[in-house]
Amino acid sequence: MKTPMTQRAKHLPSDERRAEAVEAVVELAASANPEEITTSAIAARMKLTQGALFRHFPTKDAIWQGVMEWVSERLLARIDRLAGAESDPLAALKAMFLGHVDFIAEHPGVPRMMVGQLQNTGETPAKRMARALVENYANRLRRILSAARAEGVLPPDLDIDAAAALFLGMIQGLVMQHLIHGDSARMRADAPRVFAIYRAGLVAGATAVEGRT
Amino acid sequence: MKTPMTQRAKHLPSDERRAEAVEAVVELAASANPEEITTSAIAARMKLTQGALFRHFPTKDAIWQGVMEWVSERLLARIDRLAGAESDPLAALKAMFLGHVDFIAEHPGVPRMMVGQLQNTGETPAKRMARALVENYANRLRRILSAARAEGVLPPDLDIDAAAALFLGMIQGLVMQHLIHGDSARMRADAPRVFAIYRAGLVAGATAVEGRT
DNA sequence: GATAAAAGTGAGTGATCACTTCTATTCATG
DNA sequence: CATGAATAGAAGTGATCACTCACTTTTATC
Repeated sequence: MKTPMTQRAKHLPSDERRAEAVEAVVELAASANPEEITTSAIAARMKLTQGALFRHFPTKDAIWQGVMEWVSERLLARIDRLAGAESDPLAALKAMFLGHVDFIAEHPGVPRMMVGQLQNTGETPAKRMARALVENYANRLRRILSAARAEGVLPPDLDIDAAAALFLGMIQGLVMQHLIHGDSARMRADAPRVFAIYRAGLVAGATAVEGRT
Repeated sequence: MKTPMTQRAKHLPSDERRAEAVEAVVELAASANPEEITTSAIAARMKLTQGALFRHFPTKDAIWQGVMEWVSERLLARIDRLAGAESDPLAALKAMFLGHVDFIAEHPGVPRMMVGQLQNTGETPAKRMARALVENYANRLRRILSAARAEGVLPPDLDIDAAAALFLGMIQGLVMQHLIHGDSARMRADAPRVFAIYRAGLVAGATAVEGRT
């Protein structure tokens, strides 16, 4: 009678193992503080020993860098696809926003990891990657907002940078609520309501309100 | 000639040492990832040995709890004072917002610590404290927003919860920009511009915009 | 099917962490 | 000014971390 030994892991090419590791991290971050995601935990989820992990990544930060690339590619591809499908710029913004919220609901670890990276003090490649994602995202927002202003859909005095910052803030605000309540259905439900106020602020224009207060 | 030995720390009552420790953490968080703030680092900044720290706190999380109380008291007191000084609800909101941004500019470690606590998985007293702060803050926002709606300053169909969430999101968005650029002067400058869009969104009302898009 | 490269194992390594313990110093109180 | 309690210092402790290494197993290639 053989003892049911823990099976030895199958040999896989390094590319595939790296992809596995990145996905393991994304999944782990859904329920764990990113700082607590140890190389042992990653390896365990991959059903690998910890040492084997370092055959495919030179350092732990290289894993994080891979994760940030994963997030970047997926998120930007999604919002580009959604925004591209809309002709009206405001509809494109809304589609981007709701798509982003969906992405977070599908991968709840993502904002946690992003914040975790941005919090880091050193200048690691992973942090650079995270910052680049935010920059790329903001550029896309500014492009759409500028186009909308040029089309006359948004008022000529609209503060593009402030509008882009507020868009990102909306996401952050929903993420924080999500962190506190842990309810992604609620986040999805809140998203359109928050966006409605944002859109109203965009179309109203600054001068229209200055006189009011 | 005496060697300049490191001076022995003065004996202080536990209350004062605890206050010192909390302030040391707040200062350290201004330039360090909260996860990297070790008890040794705290003690070093207090010019104390690490062991001495545990004479005044039973555990490290107790220190964090003290820090979160410090933040709670200071921040809520400030926004209450600022909001109370305004008769117009919209002016009160703006004063709260700019006061909050000032608070963050004065204590850049605060949002980092808050996020760090909310990221934690376990149910520590410090995390409860952080969550309580957010709840209290949101309650104050809802109260002011409701009052404004009742006064007719804001439209009757305004979504109070969404407006409160967006307010918190504005702060988060500025914090993220601050994390990325590390420029608190810029954050202070951006704050009123972002708030202008927010205010426009509030006063416009939902129905006024539905038809536009 | 021999062989070498690639991938996995398992047992380390040193560094660092929160926390403890024992001793030394300070300080308030009589 | 003696004394005891409070506080600080110094040197631990065990746990955990990222990372290494010698060795074994698998896999691709001729």
